Amino acid sequence: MKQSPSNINKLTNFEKRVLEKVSEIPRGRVVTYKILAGAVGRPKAVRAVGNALNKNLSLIKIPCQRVIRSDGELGGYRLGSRNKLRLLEKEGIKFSGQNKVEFFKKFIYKF
DNA sequence: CTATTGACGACAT
DNA sequence: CATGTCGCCAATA
Repeated sequence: MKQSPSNINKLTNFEKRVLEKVSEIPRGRVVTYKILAGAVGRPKAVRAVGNALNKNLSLIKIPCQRVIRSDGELGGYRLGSRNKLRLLEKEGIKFSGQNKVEFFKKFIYKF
């Protein structure tokens, strides 16, 4: 069998570590890209972490919608931030009123 | 090796 | 609050 050369998702070590960590986040909880970066031992590789999540083709299995920005914004999502929002709402995280950063604090998951 | 690309963050304006 | 800028970093071309 010819296994498509550059098709199959080949994840680097770093990317795997990131996705693996994300899998630990429980339903209804979130972490920031920054926290995640620190959790994989690369506290400054925040942007790289985001790029890694972008390679998550198993959105069903890996809940990367639970990774948001430090400024309280949702951040990106492969299938559109609109979907990200919905998924989070389904988990009981529906933004209401006040300061965004403050709001999300009560949902932050500690690795 | 160099340049570019981003689901980011912190800070200045 | 809305931009812009700069720093960071892994992956890619």
